[in-house]
Amino acid sequence: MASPTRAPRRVGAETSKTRDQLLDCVERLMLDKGYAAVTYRAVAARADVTSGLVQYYFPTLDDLFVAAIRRRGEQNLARVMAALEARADEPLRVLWEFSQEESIASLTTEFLALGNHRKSIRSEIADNTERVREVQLRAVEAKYGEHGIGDGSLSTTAFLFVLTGIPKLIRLEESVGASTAHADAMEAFERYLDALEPAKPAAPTRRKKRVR
Amino acid sequence: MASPTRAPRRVGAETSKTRDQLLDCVERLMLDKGYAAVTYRAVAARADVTSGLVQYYFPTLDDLFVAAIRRRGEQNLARVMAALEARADEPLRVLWEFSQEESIASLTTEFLALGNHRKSIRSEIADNTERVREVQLRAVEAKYGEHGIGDGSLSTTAFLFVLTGIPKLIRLEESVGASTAHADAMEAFERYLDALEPAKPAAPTRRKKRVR
DNA sequence: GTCTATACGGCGATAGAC
DNA sequence: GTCTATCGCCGTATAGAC
Repeated sequence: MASPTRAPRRVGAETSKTRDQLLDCVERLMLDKGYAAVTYRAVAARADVTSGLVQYYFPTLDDLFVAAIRRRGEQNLARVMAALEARADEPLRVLWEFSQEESIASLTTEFLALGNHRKSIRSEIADNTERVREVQLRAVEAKYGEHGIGDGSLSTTAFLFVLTGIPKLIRLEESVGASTAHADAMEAFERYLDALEPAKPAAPTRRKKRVR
Repeated sequence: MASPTRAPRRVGAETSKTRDQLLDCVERLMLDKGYAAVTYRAVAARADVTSGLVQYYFPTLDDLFVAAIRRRGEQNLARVMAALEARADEPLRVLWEFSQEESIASLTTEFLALGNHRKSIRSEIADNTERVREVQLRAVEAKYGEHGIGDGSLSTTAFLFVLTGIPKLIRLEESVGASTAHADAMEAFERYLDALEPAKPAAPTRRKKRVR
């Protein structure tokens, strides 16, 4: 039998160039003014089309947000995979830097907040989060093996959670005006990374001061 | 000259019992369905009053949210100060447990997301964040002194940021459906805390309320 | 000081016209 | 494939009743 509540609704093709441009406008709107500013009318105004056209491609706002999350998520996944491959000798540093990138962190935070109470968006974010986590884990284990990082007090999984989570947390608080402890925390992590992944891989000097 | 556009607007007294009950409804609504569900009409329906009355006490939604944040913030500050005083020998454990409390973490997260793009709400959250941070810092330094915690790789400020931030981050991700790494991270921190602040001997700790 | 009634424009969403 | 008309809910403002 057919789905009972699903009414046939005409929707624009996913390959449409217009559709892609609309998603660009959505991202710009979110970065500029937050997800609350993303309305059909606002997107339409920025793209210089009618709001009806936006709704033609994205029947509900949830559809719009899910599409934006998916596009950006796949894009980020590809980028982080490429970076991890290009700098396979320092995966931690790659992930640390990646987690701090302005646009990525901001959009991630924005999507996180958005999914907080938009049920239909949760699974999309969760899927993406888990997928990224797996890629990160594989790259790090390729270098550090199963025995873990540092003194072994943290599992690799937990370590990655903290490593990528701290910048997210900092950005979240920054967006709200708090700043205490941020510089301290960043600096401490950088020192820790210096110890784990020295700047120059060609010089395996053990004279580097160890910060446990 | 007088303010040009500001007309005198009548607002309900802050001592009103009705006002306090409305804020209770706001908190319950936020916990149940998120801040997006907080509308004049929804609050009014839950409190069984007219939406106009809600507006009488809180002329704009921002006023409503700011009032809710302030009330809850002062309440939490008082509670954490009391707990830190009662268990001055284990401030880290107190803060760790406090950061995990369901209602506190959820509301904090909700307010954080709310302030993300509600300008008028930011300073309220930032103020509260900094105030709590200072209380935490004082309590921890009272026990651990200026030299810091553990091996000294993290400043006390940075350590507290991570200690209280990780539970927040976990809850944020949980609310979105992700769960990888959470148990690992929690367990690792608990073990670390065990080392820093060993569980009390079998002294009759009658003050601690057993949950479940 | 408390509270109600009413009105306005913007919003998401739907159905259907070009 | 594109766009309009329309609906009901929203925040907000105001005037006035108790």
